[in-house]
Amino acid sequence: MRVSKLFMPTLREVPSEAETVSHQLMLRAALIRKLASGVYNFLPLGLRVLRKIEEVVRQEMNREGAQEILCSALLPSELWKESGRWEVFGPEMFKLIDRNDREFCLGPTHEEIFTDIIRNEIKSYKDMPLNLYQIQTKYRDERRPRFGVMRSREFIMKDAYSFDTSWEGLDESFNKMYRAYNKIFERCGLDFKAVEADTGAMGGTGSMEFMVKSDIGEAEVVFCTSCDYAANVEKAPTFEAEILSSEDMKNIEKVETPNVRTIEELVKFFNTTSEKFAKTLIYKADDKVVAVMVRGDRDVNETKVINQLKCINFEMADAETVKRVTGADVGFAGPIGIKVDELLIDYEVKNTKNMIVGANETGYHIINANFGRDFNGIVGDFRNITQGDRCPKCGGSITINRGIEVGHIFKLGTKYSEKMNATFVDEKGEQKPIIMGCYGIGINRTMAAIIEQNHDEKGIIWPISIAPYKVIVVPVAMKDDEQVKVAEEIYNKLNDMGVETLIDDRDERAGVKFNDADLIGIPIRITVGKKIKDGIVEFKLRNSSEVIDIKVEDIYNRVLEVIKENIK
RNA sequence: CGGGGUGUAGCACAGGUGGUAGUGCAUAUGGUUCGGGACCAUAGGGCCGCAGGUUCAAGUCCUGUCACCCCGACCA
Repeated sequence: MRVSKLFMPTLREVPSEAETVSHQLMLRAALIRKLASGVYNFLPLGLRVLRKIEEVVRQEMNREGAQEILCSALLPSELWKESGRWEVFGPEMFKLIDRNDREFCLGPTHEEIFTDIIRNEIKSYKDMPLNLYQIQTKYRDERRPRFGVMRSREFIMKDAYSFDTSWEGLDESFNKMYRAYNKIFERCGLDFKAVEADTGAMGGTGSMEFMVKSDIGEAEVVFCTSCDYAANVEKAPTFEAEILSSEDMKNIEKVETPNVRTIEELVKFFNTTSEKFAKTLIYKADDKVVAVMVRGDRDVNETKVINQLKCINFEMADAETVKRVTGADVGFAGPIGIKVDELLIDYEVKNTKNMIVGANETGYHIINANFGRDFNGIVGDFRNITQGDRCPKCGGSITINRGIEVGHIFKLGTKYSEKMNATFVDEKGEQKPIIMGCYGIGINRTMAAIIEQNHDEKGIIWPISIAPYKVIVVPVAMKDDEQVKVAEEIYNKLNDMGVETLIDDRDERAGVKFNDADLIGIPIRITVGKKIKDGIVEFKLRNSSEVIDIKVEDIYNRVLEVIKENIK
């Protein structure tokens, strides 16, 4: 492709709408343009990269025996009502109505559809195992689209679904996908880690997320510094520690604390540390109101609470509800005399003596409150693991980093097959539910993650495996006939060899061409300049500052070598 | 959905106390340049997000509304 003809409107300045590096560079390098919040168009270079990533995914999925199909993105409501998720997804689903008043949605995911396909066609254990996948556009009306393509409302996802006759078979299908995912993200040049994850509303028995380490990641991941344990903080358990203080229970006492509400204010007011406090947070869980107690310096782990309550809807209670159950303004909730359906108490609160809690009376707190004597409830692990906690696996010390979730693999089990009656007949002639797994990769997000991890101040540094073009030939002076002639020769020959190559034949100054080449991140640059008189051109890799003089005739092997080294 | 912020030329932004809109980059033309985003000259380009209101007069003040961004909440 000739750069003079390429639709590549690069931007010199950083668009003000973009905050993160990948978002800025995707805009600047003319990969994408925004249409609406969380909705993007892909320009030629962006599309090429997207297709490259898809191709890597496709190859590795096929290698593990998965078969590609393509479902519609426009889905009738019936299947969703059957599984119960028409309501569960709620406002996150783009719903629409056809001219005959029938309800549809734009697919946010496809468990129901794949289950439906299978139940209509598969009747016997002989038809399994089976793994079907698609690479297709998904729609989710996110509450808050973020960081460009990182969290958008329309995005491309590879979703695969496995169907097995036994739990052992599911394990095998799952392991195949685990293997495929590792290869895929390796080939994409990502520094990533597979971590244990919560199964969430999807249900099921096990799941792993593939996390790319990045400060802009929306997930927090726990890593053990001494063993291989890694998990989403949502998932990572904390354990009941020994009694934290041996002091005796003191007498309970009500203390006036006018306008002192937050833990910070309380710490100042009582002149103590936040470990001495227990905060009581009020939530609405489906039709119940529940309170959760954790130590003042801890965060409630909502996933753990949801799993305990087995509820679907879960949110912080509004001020009015708080008033109703506590009888006080927000900021004075406590366990004693609170009118909630459930009171959940974290281990640490149970094991700390003489805590300071809200009095359920505006302007008052209670000191020397003790579990068992003064209040009771369901005790368990309801807080986030934090720095200073021990590794759940080996007891070593942990670190917590942010990560971008680029892939997620799930053992679904029979959740959907039972609800939707997807069964098969086994060897003994018995009817059984099909055992399922599901496996997703966010293609657009993977693209953004690659840029987050592969860039410098000049622009993107694409790994060769997914670069939109592998080589860019830059004739320095378009007025120099010899430079142009040789550049054209190199360009034509490389393309004939099957190497995707650009030639920057624009009548621009060298600086402009170099800067654009760096911005769009082409891995190999061949500069044809003055030294062409001696049959020499320059060979430069985007990820290195080294410029090598090389004879024209040696270029071709050199390019092939570099490509071979970088693509397994 | 709560909190904060921004809407002025393709992009980035400036426009005290109201007086009919500007800068840089980009674009077009001519010239000089030509190996890391050149310089000079000239030119084009604006429902100042939208709708009301106050006023002789609104980019500027008031009200409403929409869009976008950020934090939080939320999210297979």
